[in-house]
Amino acid sequence: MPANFNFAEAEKRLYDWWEANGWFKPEAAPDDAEAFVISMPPPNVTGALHIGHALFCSLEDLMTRYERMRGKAALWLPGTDHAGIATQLQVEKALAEEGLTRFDIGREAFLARTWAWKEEKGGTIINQLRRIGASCDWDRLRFTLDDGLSHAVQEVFIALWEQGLIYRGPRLVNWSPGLQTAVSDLEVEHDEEEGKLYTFNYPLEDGDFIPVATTRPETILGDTAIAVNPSDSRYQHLIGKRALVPMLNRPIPVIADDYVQTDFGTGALKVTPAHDFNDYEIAKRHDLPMVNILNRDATLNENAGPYVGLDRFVAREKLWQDMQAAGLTIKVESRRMVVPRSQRGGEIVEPMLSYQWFVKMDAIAEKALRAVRDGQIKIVPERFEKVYYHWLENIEDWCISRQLWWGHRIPAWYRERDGDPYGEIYVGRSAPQGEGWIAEEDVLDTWFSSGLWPFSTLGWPEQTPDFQRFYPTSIMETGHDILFFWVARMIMLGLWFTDQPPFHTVYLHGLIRDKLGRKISKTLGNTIDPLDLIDKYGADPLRFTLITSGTPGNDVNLDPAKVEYNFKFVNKVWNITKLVNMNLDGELESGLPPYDELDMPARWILSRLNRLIATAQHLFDIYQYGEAGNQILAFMWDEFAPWYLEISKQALYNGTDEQKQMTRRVMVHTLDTCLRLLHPFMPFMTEEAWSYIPHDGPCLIMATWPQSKAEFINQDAEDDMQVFMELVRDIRNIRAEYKVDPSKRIHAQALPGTRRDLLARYDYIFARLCNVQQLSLLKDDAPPPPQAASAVYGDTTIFLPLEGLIDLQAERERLRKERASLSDQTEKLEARLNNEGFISKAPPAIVERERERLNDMRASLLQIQERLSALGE
RNA sequence: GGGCGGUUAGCUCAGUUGGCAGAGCAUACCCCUUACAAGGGUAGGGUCAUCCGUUCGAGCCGGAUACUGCCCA
Repeated sequence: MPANFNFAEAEKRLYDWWEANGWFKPEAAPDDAEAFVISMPPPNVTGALHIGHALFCSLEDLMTRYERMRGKAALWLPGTDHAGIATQLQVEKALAEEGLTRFDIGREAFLARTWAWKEEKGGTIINQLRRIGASCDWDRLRFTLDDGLSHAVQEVFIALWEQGLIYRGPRLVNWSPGLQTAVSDLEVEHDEEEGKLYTFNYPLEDGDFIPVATTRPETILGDTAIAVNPSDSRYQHLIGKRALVPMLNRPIPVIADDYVQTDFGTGALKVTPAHDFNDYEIAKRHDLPMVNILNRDATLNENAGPYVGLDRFVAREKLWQDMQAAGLTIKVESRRMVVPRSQRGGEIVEPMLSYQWFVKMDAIAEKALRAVRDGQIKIVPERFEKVYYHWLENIEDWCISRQLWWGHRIPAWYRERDGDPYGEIYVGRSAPQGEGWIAEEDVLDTWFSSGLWPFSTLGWPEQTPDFQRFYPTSIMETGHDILFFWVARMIMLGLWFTDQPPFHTVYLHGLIRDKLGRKISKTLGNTIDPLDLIDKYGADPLRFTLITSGTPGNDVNLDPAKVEYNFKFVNKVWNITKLVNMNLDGELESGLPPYDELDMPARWILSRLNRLIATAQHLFDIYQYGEAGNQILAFMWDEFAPWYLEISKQALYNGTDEQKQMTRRVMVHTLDTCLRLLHPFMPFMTEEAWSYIPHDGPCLIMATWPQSKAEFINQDAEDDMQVFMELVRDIRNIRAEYKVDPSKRIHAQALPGTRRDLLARYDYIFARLCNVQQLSLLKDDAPPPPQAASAVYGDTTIFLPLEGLIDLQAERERLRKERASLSDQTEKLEARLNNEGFISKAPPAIVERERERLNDMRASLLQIQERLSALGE
């Protein structure tokens, strides 16, 4: 067996081996196996793997491998998303380097380029997921623009149209001038920024003025009213008069509306319905005209009079200067204000009146609400259910049209009627008969197609065998940041079109941050490349770190030092395997020996092992994978390796054949179980290590998941082992404090108290673990050695006669310290046990345990007291 | 403005049926003992943000406060 796990070589080999054998496919399980299905949240097809992908990939692969080992037909269905805006941006950027825009080359050529881009970059992320160890069924790989999925999108659009749930209409939407498309509310971020508040005198027809403030002066050109609060005594006399839009002299009314806050700004509000969401609502209430002053690229249009053609920000300056010259301005103050920016490009988004396609959400959302309320769908962690409810209860119609080119084209055609170019609308699978129809140019929001993902990937709307077998899926694992964008929409569309919840559980993970808790960003320069980490340490440590560093729904502060630590854990497990492997001499009977043949250390480790399995199972059941991983690590590193394996060397090196066999079988069983538990976390090393110990079956990936067996839980063995662990630690501590050369073998004497037989039988433990070569058991009434340090556990004392090394003064100090801490604890315990309430109300097992602890402590205290007296205190 | 988190060792964080406060990194010391120096051993380090409550018992449950972050408007 190699000295180290050569991950660079093994990862590729094992992955290819698993895949070639079809173990990633649900067909590897028996035909009647229960299905377990995860639809992979499709990454952007042209993207590159970042640390967030590594997180979802680690978690989903863990879930998939775990369920596969539990005998389920596990299907993790992979795929990629065309990511309309993001991908189009990439291609437009490449074009810009050639000095071109998409409009220069036209729609057809642009799409050809985008497809070429997709072909070039499309494989990258998929191959990177393989490096993490993703055990997905690559034969079922899907892409949102595949024919099948496009067909599903078309069918859904047509169905919603026919059900009257899709409409085309004029509405105020968020407009991204750079992309020249509408974006949904969710795609706009609102951050507070330093800005300017402009205050000026709005001229009235009769020569009077009313002071008004705005953060966007250029919108003055689109004003259609001035609004004041009806109860505002300052302005009451102005209501009903007419104001004149500065520089344009367009007359507009002064109206009264409760929305206006008297204490904000000047208390008078200019109303620009075509470019402000609140003003839009006011205008609807008062039936005001809406004047759009912007072109699609955010230059001003013909409604802006002399400012036509200017960019929005240039126009802002120019108009203000002109108003200044006209004596209308009052002041400009800096002020913090909320600025809407595009989630993608970061540019400032403009509310703009335009014709878009919308989905009416009320009925669809209602179903989705009920599914979670009824418990048909569970969200982990639960607190996100509240967030989900709140969003769905206040949902607005969904703007699904985008003025992009890369995406699913809306299957609609227009024909002019009565002078309206959109007078007639046809929605269908192909162009309608007749003359004069013009195809809709817009494409659908990317999330419209991803909303169908759990079923469109399985062949829906066809009733394919896959759809029938694997739908609904099981768990939707994704980031909490796309709960609204994606999860809610999948639930809504899934319920609406398949009458079933698309999955029974939503598991939400957090965002990855750097070790200081800062957001990962290129500008901060704190990006963490998962591939670098994999190159350096292998995939297993990265996976284990990502899974164990966080809890569901919470952000993960990723510390590369932890990856390094877990790399050492991989090495540790490898070395454990090596020790086991090199002590396998010849044939080994499989399974465990009869229980009555097992010695105390064997019973102890099996008891601990079965507790571990039960704990891990419980943690898996409640989705606490991270804690499960930590527990497995702690068991292997802190119990199995330094205690059981060290003690086992006695039998392996010096034991009888029977003892050797017994120890080997326990050792192999324990390691085998640990490797199974660990496999979903670190598949590569565990698979490779497993091949070096006796095993059933061809591979660990298909091996069965361990079950805890209650008959192995043995409290007596654990209590006995506790004695040795405490005494060994004590003796090591004494040796370190007295600076005894670690290689020096010492002799010791014991007053064994009630543990004479136990100490006699397992005295070799002290030889193995703290270099106490010989332990003589004194008679109960024997006088203790004079020049000695002592280790105490209950009524058992071990004396280390360290001639010439013992400083009696120091030993007294050491014992006094121990006595102080012990008597402190004893007092607390006594108080507890003297408490009538505790005795009567606490569970008997707890009371009993506390009594035992108190007894042990009192015995220890007594020993220490006697020892101190002997030392002349 | 509303909602939801977080506050535990110097730093980053675990701690999910309430029952002896944990890990990694960092710090100090010792050791190349035949699985492992990518290791082993030992030690120091805590008013679990504050206050009130529930309970025999609270880091954990309830209520308030402070600071901090996120989401929604």
